Amino acid sequence: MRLVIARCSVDYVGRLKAHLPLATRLLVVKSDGSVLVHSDGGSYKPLNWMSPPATLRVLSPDEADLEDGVAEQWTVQSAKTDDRLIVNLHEVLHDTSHELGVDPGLIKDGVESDLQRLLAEQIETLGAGYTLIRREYYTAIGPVDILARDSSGATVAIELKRRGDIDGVEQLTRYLELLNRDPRLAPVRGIFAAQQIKPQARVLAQDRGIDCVTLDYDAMRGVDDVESRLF
Amino acid sequence: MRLVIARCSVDYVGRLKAHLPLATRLLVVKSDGSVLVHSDGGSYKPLNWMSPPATLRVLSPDEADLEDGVAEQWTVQSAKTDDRLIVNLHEVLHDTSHELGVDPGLIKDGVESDLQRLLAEQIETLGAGYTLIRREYYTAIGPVDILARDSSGATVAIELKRRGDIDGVEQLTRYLELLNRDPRLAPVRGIFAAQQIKPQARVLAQDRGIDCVTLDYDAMRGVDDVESRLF
DNA sequence: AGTTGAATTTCGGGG
DNA sequence: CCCCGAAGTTCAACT
Repeated sequence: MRLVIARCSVDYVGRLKAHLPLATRLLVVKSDGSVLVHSDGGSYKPLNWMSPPATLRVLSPDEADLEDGVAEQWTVQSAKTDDRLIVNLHEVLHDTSHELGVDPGLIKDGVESDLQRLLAEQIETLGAGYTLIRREYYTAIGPVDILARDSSGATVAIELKRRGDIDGVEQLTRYLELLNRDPRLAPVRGIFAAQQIKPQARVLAQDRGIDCVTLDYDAMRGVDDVESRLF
Repeated sequence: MRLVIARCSVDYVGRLKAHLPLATRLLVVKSDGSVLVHSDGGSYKPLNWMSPPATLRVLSPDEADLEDGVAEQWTVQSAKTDDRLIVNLHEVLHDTSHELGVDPGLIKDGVESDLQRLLAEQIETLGAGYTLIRREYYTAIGPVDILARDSSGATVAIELKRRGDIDGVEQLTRYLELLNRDPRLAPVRGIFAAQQIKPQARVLAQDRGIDCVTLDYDAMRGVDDVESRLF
């Protein structure tokens, strides 16, 4: 990995065109040829970048560029697409290289699949007498997150989201439409379950007779922990 | 901006939990307190990070951490949420600071609004005799990208995307439902126009009687350029 | 400030 | 390999 601090301008040509005027920035060149252009602010997204695999070629600037004060020109060419990043370096303030090795990668906990597993294990969170039919119930238009039965024996389709948005309600509506054509399942009720549900999504769900349930992941994990400890 | 290369492990606690085992990585500390943790690979997204505004506190490791070889511990606390990033530095291989100043920011060309402008200017791309009614035709549920008339005088609602996905078809469907209630406009036909249309979106669109059109941005821009030069 | 929709999205999983 | 959906999405525009 190479770290360069330089006064530079940057042009990107590819899926769109973009330009960065002359300013001092951090350039990160990774060993797979990818390049990140960062300013001293904003969040994790670079101002501009080239995705790997890519190759960096260093060119001597032509006469016109020299007159503009360009000391060195980088052409970062994507290996797979014709995207190209051109960096005009006017002044290099720092330039170091470092051996990092391969990274073991990130371990996550608390994503949607965890939520789904927990809700399937603790299906009675939705009400007494609920029983699980199965997770990832496959239909022609995609898998229903959880299919269950309520205490009266009626089928319930559950759509699970971390953040409940209008799209999720649309998705569940399509599933319900399809499931209700199956006489072995019909009538199928819908439950929209999420850690947080947007007001608009809630209104749309109610309008379509879909119940909304907000889930407390920490509490569910807590129950899970207790169960793990006890048994 | 501070650049640190260190052998470190990282833990994130916030909207989810995540852990990075001990390895050598780049740590970027920006002046707004945000921190990026990058490996020497992958694309522009860091392995982990803290969004600004945030504050970095350096702690002396406790006894247990010292035994594990932790030389220094960083706690990066988000100012707005209770998200927290903890970096255990075992060995610092590089540590420099740099003054970058404020960045003038990125200038883009070729995003959806450009496509919309081009299609509105070249509405006959959709067929001979098409005329523009207006761009951004406002309705109660949001603006229709383009409203036009075909050669027979019938109203056409056009939804424009760079990448045509199922969501766009749903969106256009909602617009059509609403527009067709207006007797001055009805009957309104739908066209789903995008640079690329996903097969599933195409099927759904056809099922609902919506025409699909793929757009060639470069060609449209070319026509635009020629027109600009001629007139 | 909250909401909505796009993104050079990136990333991961499943067929 | 492509396709699809989730993301600590981020980002910008608009209400």
